[in-house]
Amino acid sequence: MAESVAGRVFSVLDAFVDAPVTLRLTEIARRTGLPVPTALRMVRELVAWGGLERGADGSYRLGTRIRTLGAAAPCPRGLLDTALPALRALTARTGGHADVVIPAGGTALCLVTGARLPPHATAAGKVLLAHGLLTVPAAAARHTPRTRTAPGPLAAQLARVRASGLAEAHEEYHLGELSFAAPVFRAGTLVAAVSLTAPTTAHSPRLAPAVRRTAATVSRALDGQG
Amino acid sequence: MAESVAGRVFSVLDAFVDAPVTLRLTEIARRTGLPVPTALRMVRELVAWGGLERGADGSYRLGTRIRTLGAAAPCPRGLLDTALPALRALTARTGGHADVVIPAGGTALCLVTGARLPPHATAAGKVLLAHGLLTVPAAAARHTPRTRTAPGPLAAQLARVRASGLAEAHEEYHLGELSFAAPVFRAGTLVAAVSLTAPTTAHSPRLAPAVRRTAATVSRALDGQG
DNA sequence: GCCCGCGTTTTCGCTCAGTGAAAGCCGGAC
DNA sequence: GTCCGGCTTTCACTGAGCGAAAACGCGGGC
Repeated sequence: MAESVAGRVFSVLDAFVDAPVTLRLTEIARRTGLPVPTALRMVRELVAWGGLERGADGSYRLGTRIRTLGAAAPCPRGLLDTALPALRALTARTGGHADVVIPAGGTALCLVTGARLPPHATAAGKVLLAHGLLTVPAAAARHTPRTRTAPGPLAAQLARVRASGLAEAHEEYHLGELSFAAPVFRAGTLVAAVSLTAPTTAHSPRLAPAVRRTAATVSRALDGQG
Repeated sequence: MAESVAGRVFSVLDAFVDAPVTLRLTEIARRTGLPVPTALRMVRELVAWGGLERGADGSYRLGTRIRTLGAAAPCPRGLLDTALPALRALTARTGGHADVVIPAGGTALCLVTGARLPPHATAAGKVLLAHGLLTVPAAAARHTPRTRTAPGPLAAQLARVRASGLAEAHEEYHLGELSFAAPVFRAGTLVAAVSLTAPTTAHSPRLAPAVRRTAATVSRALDGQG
């Protein structure tokens, strides 16, 4: 991938995913494996364009141009718009927090709240993992005593998720919180997950089918709009 | 700008701003001024990276990688996270739609909805204009009979916005809709605007102070977190 | 003051990645 | 069948990009 000018530019941008918000030139060179002068040239072009910004201290951060483009990217915007009514209905019916979640930068990104979730410890993350849209992080963090980090049981659970079309997580991310998630398809391929988070005191047998139905509704709406 | 490989890549991406969601190769070449084979090569590299996606019909759209990066862009993400509670409270109290708006790509970008607003016809846009974060577009479009397009009155209004710390727009963008906006500062410099949009039937005297208070709350929250 | 070390920036000659006109290909209209 | 428009491939030329090395700038130790 790094064997063309374009590839080098991309790798510089990629260096900012899963990284501190600001990076110094040397750090960018290290992360991309590029020689420092080369990294400098890439970075300069990016700054001139607006894809990167240079801080007062000389460090670099992602710039407004990237943000503009990200906001113009159609799929998730359309996805959120399409999903919102169904999500609101789900919230109203269950009282939990409903969200639609996509893979982004190695983590699960909630489109409504903008939060990033650890894939292995949340229901939505497990849906995305189960279908290969995310991969289990090398060091899967243990967020609570109930977080599953061992590869074996996790893989078995993912197989069940694939088979059943439903994922759940009981206090694996935050204590006192459970979540359900179901896959959303566009034109037959998985693009996101609908997730519902609620206190563990909620009556869970009623939640799972509701999440599944909502995900199906969103999928149908996506296909309906071409 | 188009005189380097990187510049060409960027111009391809820029072609998708203010454009239909999908573009065909020929259209990209036309918009960028690139020869078709060159455009094809750029586009292919972008697709390989994930910055563009190719639709079933052969057309191109912005891809997930761009979205990932946009979500990783630090300032607005943090901004949105910090502002959300206050925005929700504002919505709850007034019934209107509350948003936080930043300058991006020459227009006002709503972080919650992702919508782009014309600077001169919306309250949030006027706040950003008044403080020089945006400039009045060369051809200021007239969206409704009440849109102000004449430079003189507009400049006077911007001066008032600066002085009062509050902007408003009455049916200047959409009929039946009014909006208020107030500036958000981080470390003393203006970074965004809080805006509230409501039907003209809303009781406006109560809205303006609420917007002002919300903006102040967000500013304080931003400064509190370093 | 001086020197050292680290990060950043500039220089410069080589070379191969990128270029784009032209030709080929495919599919749809007539 | 022929034409036409858009997409893709070919190919020989060339200058944009490369990166080792050198220069610069700055803080910190002494």
